[in-house]
Amino acid sequence: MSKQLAKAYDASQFESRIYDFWLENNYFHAEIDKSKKPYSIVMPPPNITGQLHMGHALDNTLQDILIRFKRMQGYSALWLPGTDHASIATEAKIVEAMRKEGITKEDIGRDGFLERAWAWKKEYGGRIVKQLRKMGSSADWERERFTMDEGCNKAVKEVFVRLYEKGLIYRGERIINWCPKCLTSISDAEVTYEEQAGHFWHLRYAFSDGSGYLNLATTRPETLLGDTAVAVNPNDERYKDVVGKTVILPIVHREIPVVADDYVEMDFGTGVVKITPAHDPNDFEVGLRHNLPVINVMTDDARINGDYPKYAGMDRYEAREAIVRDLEAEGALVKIEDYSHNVGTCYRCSTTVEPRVSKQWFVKMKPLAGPAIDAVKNGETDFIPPHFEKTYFHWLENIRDWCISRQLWWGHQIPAFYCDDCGELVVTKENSAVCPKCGKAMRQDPDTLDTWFSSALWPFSTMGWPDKTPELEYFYPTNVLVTGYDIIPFWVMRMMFSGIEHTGEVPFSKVLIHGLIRDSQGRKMSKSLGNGIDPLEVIEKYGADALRLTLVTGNAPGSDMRYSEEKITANRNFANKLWNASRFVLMNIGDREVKPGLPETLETEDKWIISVLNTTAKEVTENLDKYELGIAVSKIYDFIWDYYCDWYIELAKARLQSEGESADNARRVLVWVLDKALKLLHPFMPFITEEIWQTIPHEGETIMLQKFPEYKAEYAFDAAVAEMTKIMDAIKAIRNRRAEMNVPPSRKAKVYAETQFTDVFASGSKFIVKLASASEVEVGTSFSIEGAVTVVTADAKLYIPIDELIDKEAEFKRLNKELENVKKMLAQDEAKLSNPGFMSKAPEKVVEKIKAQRDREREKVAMIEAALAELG
RNA sequence: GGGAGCUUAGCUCAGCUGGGAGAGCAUCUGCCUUACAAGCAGAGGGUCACAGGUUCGAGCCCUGUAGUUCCCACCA
Repeated sequence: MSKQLAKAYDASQFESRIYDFWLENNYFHAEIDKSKKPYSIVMPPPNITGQLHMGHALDNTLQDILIRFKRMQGYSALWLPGTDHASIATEAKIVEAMRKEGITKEDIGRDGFLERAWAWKKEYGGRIVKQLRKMGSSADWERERFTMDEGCNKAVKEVFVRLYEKGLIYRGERIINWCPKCLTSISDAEVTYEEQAGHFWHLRYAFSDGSGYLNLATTRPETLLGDTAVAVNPNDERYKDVVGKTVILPIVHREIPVVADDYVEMDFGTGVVKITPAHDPNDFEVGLRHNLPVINVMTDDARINGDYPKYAGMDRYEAREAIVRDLEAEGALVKIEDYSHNVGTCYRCSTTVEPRVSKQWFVKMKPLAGPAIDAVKNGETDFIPPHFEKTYFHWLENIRDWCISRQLWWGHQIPAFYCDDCGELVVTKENSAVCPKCGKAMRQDPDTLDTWFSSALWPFSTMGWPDKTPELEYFYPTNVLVTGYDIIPFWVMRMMFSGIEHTGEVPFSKVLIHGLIRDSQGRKMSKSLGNGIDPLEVIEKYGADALRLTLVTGNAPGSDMRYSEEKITANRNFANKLWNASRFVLMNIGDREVKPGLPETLETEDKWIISVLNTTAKEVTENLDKYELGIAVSKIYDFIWDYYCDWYIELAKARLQSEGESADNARRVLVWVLDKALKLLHPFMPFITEEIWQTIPHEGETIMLQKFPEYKAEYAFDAAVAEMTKIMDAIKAIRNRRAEMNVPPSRKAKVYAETQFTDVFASGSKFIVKLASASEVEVGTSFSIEGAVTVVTADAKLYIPIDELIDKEAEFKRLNKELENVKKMLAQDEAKLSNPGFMSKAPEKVVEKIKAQRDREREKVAMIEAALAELG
């Protein structure tokens, strides 16, 4: 499969072709292979309504890197993909589409609606999956799942029935969060609080016995219709005598009691609170404690209901105005104040949530939360970074029962059946039930389950649970879950307690948390702001590899990241650099046969690059093992750009100019190192690495199944590294001086290298010639050169006689300045080494390092002083 | 009200268990050195927010302060 690389890097020319190649060969598929160790990640299922956004792009890039890395390390690496039915979001979308056609849900009925929903899913549900493929995601698509497929349905029913039988699922009349737009209950986690400007309406309620008024304030006067008490704090001296009295509710003119309850803060407002059990969660609790009636005043779309004809049909805000007017007319309105407070809104549609009493299904959380807390406390599951454990604990420790029923049709219908005759309730995995008491067919609960109920089972339902499948046995628990910090309460937490409860094991041992991708100004990307960046457009323009690199570079786990096009172009440029370096290698191979592996004879520069590569492989592996993906990739980036391209290729050019064994060897090393570098980079930039790898001499079908480079002692050449460092230091020092003096590279000059390391410099002089614009290099232990520019490295004093450029005075100044700097550092090191505290407490390694530093500095000082003396 | 994060070069951010501050972009200088101008070689630029403390040694650990962002919370 040898072919040519195009002249310029253009990702659009090959990314989809490469992806198809992988797909056709089934490389993503993970088999149960007892000879390999398993590694598994379940993909957070994107909503079928979703379009790929930067969040998905980041999330999937991280997972793909981990999976590709582990796959190359020889694990049977399963990345299990799928999609989520997203009940509210999908249903809203379909209802909206129907509205445009002039149809309502009720018009077509439940079955008709579900038919449409499935058709919609069939048409659009795969869209996001196709988009994920553009990212290069190496998920095992053969195992793709859907939260409402047969297997997941089975798991959902199983869990519902089990929890019900254990008493952990119950049905009850409680106050819940109700979204008047979505027309369904939502869970606490689905409520987002927003600071909103509002008012405080100060009202007065008259005592029934005519003994005056109670002043109180409310932010929601319309709920007054449902007041069934007013409350004061039992310790409040001001109101000691009024507890037990009754007041007349304005407008409604109902007589309601004054009760005493700790919930009331004495210091806030007047210390009197109106109690509306049907429309406020706290009031509901107060109502329970005092046995107050619950009066619902609203319909499900938050309009005043028929019990109050005067306001019936008005929505809550219209009713608020009308009631305030009437209160004023009645003399019950004392004053209005501006007030800003937190209002709960639906996280899907942002409508203000209406707390409402209704009959719903709940999961009892306390017994489930405990083990989930313990599992993280005792380290069975770790968060990365660890501080997110606090978020997790906070949620679980303060958790209330989970309202799981939704008044929607798209989702898992609750497996509970009622007898209309005798009211009997049966919970069963079967699709129908007959009343055990009266033998009549029973009616299934019309509600569906919270989307997150099925998501909570995702790590094991997708592997065949409740059956004991080989997949479950081999791949479960999974290794790591990758998700954003905003999803911890919705999903991570729920998977944790579900996994522990139903499988007896935590569902994953690591939770890798990432942040949000923000726009270049640091704002959240959102539809309403219109500041979202479409990853697909970025891919089209710059390639998925550049996008992937951007998403993992320079970002620590858990922190947000700003997106900017500059970052993308910088990373695209890196791809271009690698591309061209590879072209250089290929060009130098030409038609020649390049033997695989390393040559017998290695030059110093070969040993040097092999050694650096070896160290890089080691460090990268360590970083990846610690989930430090950003650090890992920057090391590969530096290796490829700085070491391989800027140094090794340049060093190798000297040998490539001639034919013969030396040139052949250089080609072999170039290819060998490039091959390893591509493998190191592959998890991060899968497309370009495959494309290049296929064109260079290689063994195997695909880079994605090659062994990830490992550290090997035989590749460590410390002496060669030390030697090359001396030469490279000299080259850098000369370049530096020449640049400072604005000497163009075309102006060559002889270099005299005065050094103890004559052998090293003798063999390295060809590099100094090539890379430091030297005409020739003379090496010796002592020179006396008049009128030369002098540069000093730790290992050599280098004279560059460029007559016309010598400015004795400037040279004198410069050398003196340098001398001063070195002396300063030397003084610091000497101080350390004569500090008894340092000598007795610092680790030996550090002491040795400082000593070596001191010795080098001493030599440098001596050389600079000598150079100054020569200058006169 | 509680909790968490952040504050490092002009900008965006790295900095792993404490042992001489880094990258990319931007700026400046010189280079078309036959892989790459999406490039090469250099340079400038930082009291690591502030104040204390621990330590032989602090960007890193502790305490406090300020600014900032986010999460949570029933102050009607």
